[in-house]
Amino acid sequence: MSVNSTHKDALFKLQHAGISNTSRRLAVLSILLKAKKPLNVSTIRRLLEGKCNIDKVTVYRTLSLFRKRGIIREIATTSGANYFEIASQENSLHPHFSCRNCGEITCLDPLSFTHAAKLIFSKHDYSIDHIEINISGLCTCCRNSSKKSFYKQEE
Amino acid sequence: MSVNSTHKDALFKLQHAGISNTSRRLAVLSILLKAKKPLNVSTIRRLLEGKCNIDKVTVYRTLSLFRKRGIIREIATTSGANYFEIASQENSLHPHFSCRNCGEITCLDPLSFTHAAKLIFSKHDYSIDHIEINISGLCTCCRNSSKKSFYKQEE
DNA sequence: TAATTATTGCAACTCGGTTGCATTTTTGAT
DNA sequence: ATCAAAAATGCAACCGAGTTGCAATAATTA
Ligand SMILES: [Mn+2]
Ligand SMILES: [Mn+2]
Ligand SMILES: [Zn+2]
Ligand SMILES: [Zn+2]
Repeated sequence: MSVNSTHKDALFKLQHAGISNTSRRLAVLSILLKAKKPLNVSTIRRLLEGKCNIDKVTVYRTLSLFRKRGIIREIATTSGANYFEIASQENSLHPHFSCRNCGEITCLDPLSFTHAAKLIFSKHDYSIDHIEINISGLCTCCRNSSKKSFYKQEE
Repeated sequence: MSVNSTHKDALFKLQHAGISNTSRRLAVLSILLKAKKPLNVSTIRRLLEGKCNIDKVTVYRTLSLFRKRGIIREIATTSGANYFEIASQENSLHPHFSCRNCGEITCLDPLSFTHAAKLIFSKHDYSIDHIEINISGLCTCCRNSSKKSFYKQEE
């Protein structure tokens, strides 16, 4: 995919999500579109060096906005930093493999969820220590009471 | 389960894992054994208040040791703090639900992995935003080259 | 154009987690 | 019991991820 087509794709995505296309947002989104694997903020900033002057706060705010609008997915790790990847029909929900040694995160086949589980255990080249399934949303308690909101209110 | 039986259970677990049983380790392990859901470090420390003088560094080192010996599991979240729970045959690998509002983490049925997936989507009381499958271990690259180890060497 | 609103940068901060080092406790051999 | 070696703990200082308040700038809209 050429640089130009990535740029067009980013522009379209922003427009489609009703987000005004600023230089910073286009830059961040383009990085994620070109990425072959999930990226953390420090990596995003490194890839942005030279191309675009952008404060770290802006990167966080941009990613947060993208996530709320469903443009990107956030991936939890135990390493401290969260990772981000494009969320789209072409890049549907899939398992991730993260290496305990180098910390790199690889995307696994986006097969159907149940089908993926079987594959994870059989056909792979990784030595697996640990499998984690994290589901997030609203618990029944919090769904019923709109009052207490200790955590994240927005969305 | 009585306090005494929890204490005995903790003692047994330490002994079985070849970890010398100190007062701090027993205290931390007992907290996790009594817990009904995964706990983060700040919660563990709060539950420890009064019962046992323990530095935060010691809690982290203790949990790290437990994890390396397979006594506990570490659960990643996007919220910054990691969570910990007892890992045993009785408490086998299972999905987790984390509420976007209150941040609380609930353990879901430890059904077989593939079977669980179906249930997650159908029979539940949560409103689901996001499902995440994280698998960790060693990538092929890192398995073959024992040289470069940018991340976590130990285990 | 002028007023309004949205975006960005900067500084300062919070919080989770780590590291180095000195002190205390435990272990284990004599 | 005694003493030396090793392990566990606490303390302080630190690092990195992520957030908040606010002022400055850029983009919209009237
Ligand atoms: Mn992915
Ligand atoms: Mn659990
Ligand atoms: Zn690796
Ligand atoms: Zn909740």
